[in-house]
Amino acid sequence: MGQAATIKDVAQRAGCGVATVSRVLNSTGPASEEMREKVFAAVKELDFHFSEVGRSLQSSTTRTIGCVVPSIENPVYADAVQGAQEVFLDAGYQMLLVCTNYNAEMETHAIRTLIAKQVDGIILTVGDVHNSEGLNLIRSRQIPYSLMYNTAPEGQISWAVDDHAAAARVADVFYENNHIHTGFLGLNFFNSDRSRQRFEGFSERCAHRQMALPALLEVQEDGNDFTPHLSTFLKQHPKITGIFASNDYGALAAIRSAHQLSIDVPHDLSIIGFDGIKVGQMIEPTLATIATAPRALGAGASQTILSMIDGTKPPDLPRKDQTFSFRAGGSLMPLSAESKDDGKVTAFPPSNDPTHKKAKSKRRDHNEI
Amino acid sequence: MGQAATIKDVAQRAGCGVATVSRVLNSTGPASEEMREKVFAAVKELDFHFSEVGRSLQSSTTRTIGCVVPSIENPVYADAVQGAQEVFLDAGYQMLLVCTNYNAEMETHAIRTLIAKQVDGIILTVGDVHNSEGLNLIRSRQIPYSLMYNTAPEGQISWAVDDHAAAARVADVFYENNHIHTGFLGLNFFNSDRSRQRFEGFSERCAHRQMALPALLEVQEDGNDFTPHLSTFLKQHPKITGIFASNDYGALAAIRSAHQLSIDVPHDLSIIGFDGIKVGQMIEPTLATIATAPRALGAGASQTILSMIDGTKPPDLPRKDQTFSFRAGGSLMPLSAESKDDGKVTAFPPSNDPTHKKAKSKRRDHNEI
DNA sequence: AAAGTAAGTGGAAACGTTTCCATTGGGAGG
DNA sequence: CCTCCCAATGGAAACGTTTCCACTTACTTT
Repeated sequence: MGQAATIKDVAQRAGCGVATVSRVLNSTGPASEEMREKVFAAVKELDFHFSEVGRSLQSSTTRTIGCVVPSIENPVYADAVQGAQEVFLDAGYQMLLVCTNYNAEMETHAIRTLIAKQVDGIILTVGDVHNSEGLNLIRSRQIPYSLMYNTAPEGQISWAVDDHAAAARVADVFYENNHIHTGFLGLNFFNSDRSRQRFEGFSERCAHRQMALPALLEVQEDGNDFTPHLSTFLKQHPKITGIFASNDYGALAAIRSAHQLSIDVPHDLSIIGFDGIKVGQMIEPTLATIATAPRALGAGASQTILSMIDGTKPPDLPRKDQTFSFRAGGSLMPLSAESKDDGKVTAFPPSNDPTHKKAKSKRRDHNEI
Repeated sequence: MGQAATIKDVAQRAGCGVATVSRVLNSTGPASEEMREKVFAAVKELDFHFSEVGRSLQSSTTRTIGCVVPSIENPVYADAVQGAQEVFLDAGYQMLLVCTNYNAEMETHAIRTLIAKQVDGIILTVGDVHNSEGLNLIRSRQIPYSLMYNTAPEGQISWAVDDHAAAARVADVFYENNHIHTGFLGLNFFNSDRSRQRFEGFSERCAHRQMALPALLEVQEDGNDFTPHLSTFLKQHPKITGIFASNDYGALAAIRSAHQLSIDVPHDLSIIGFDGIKVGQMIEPTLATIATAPRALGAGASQTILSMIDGTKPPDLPRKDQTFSFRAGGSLMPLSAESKDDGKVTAFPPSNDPTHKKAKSKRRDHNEI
């Protein structure tokens, strides 16, 4: 058994032409019972399996879908990818996965290669939906595609969360809890239009509510040495009592950093995340966040692509206001009234919460670090 | 621009044969400067790119690697996959990803399809390394492969954690902290040889230490309604003071469930996980766990495969005892001495720890739920 | 000046399929 | 008995590459 058997080997062994083998194995076209048996016997003996490469060349279809996301270290994308993958697998497609690490160049290159490999469709989250070379390539080639998590302009299909509205909702929540001075923690701010959209929606609603405009803390890394940044940021903006993180991962990092800085969450600082990853509900305090449905988005995007391929009716996109919901959590606490009216926060806010247990909690305008 | 241009179109436009175009574009073989220019001009005008399918058929190489893992919802695999993917991408390979959901049938089917697609190599984590149909297929076809996270038998390359030794280490840690009666939380116990290996290593060391044999709580699901199981389990085994979870995800779920059952971690129950996922360090209490290096494993496995493909010297596998380390964390607390010696745990262990703050914490042999 | 060599080029085979088309043979209907 | 039709079959083209080989042409070498 050196090389894998080809259809020719089967034909030879069964004593017929390759055309007959093809017909028998694909049940396309007639064949005598006798011939069928001989073919099947030969297949079994040789352990023959079709070469998908040969098939692809002939049919110009690969039963392969491309998937381009920034990173699957973020559980949101991991879940979306897995959701998509399951749908594709069920439909007999496999998935080429590329993680771009928020790098535009890699994004373009990956998409170019996917096209060269003749994928039947592409599902992707790009860095900037208005300025993506790869996306243009896809569109000009008329390859079925669906965006994921990118709020798309007119005429482009996208399974996305309404970032703008969701972020506005966060502003509302802060407002209702008397947090007037807020900060926005933007992860990969310059490489992610989601991050920017969320900042925009948040800022606008803050303005509309007559709250202070949110201060922006922009972070590139995955928050390894994130603590000093947070420390500096909070010193520069001592009035801040609430932080909106552009994703849950950042929110968790912020909670941890706050902890290291002896800032108590939620008592000294409230934090709201975005995405609704599972672990957010497993930790203490639980994470207040915008809950989304990554698996469903991924699955929806794949179904859209499948329907484009076989021409069936695509699934309806979800209603924009149903793409997210606010999920309460222990990381958010109402600010006591007296510190609200004048917009000032006392240096040591009185702890009237019985669940607040850390005596050592200090306000951050202390000069630790 | 209906169909994509082929090498023939380029040849025609440049006024030469396809062979010349191929030579020019691949810089293989001679060509006059004049011809070269004409070819490049044609390529630009037609926006020509090679079809990888045609190439693959001819070269019987696809520049594609298969990757089969149980699930990327578990950050360990997500990280490993991403680490692998980066290495492959750098080397000019793309990666077909399949998640099997711990399903043996899917595993086999996926591998079969990958082989049919003629991937140049496969990187995989199988459910049972001693009994994997897919793995046998791969080996009989002599396709370059590397296992990941599976402790492999003789002669099979695997980038894995030494589950057995690591689990033994956990037993030691429990022993050193006076936890004699322990439980093992096995996730996907029947579909994951990792889970079983860890149980085995743990049990053996417990026996060797003259500790009680660990009670086994086996869970299939991802811990959605995991709380009742834990409740029942702890009632059945009231002496248990420490639980070893087969992975961090399960450990987090256990902490959460314990919390819901008003069992305080670590005061009433110590928990140790396995894997060392990031969020384990972000939560409070931090998770005591066996730390592993998923990215490094993934990257190593890919490098092994690449070296098999191009015949270079493969990277050394890590020394077995360096594949893991115990990471202390707040979820583990020494058991007070008096409850240790007779092997009995008092119903209400005295709280002499000043950091223990929950007055409402009750021992589980109360009949809540 | 004859012969040998090297560069430049294109035709065609090969990779593994599917599918169109032509060929066979047998049975039914006239 | 002759046609006609249909089932069964195989040959060959096509899909897009790469590469072997053969063929020019022009230039060196004796």
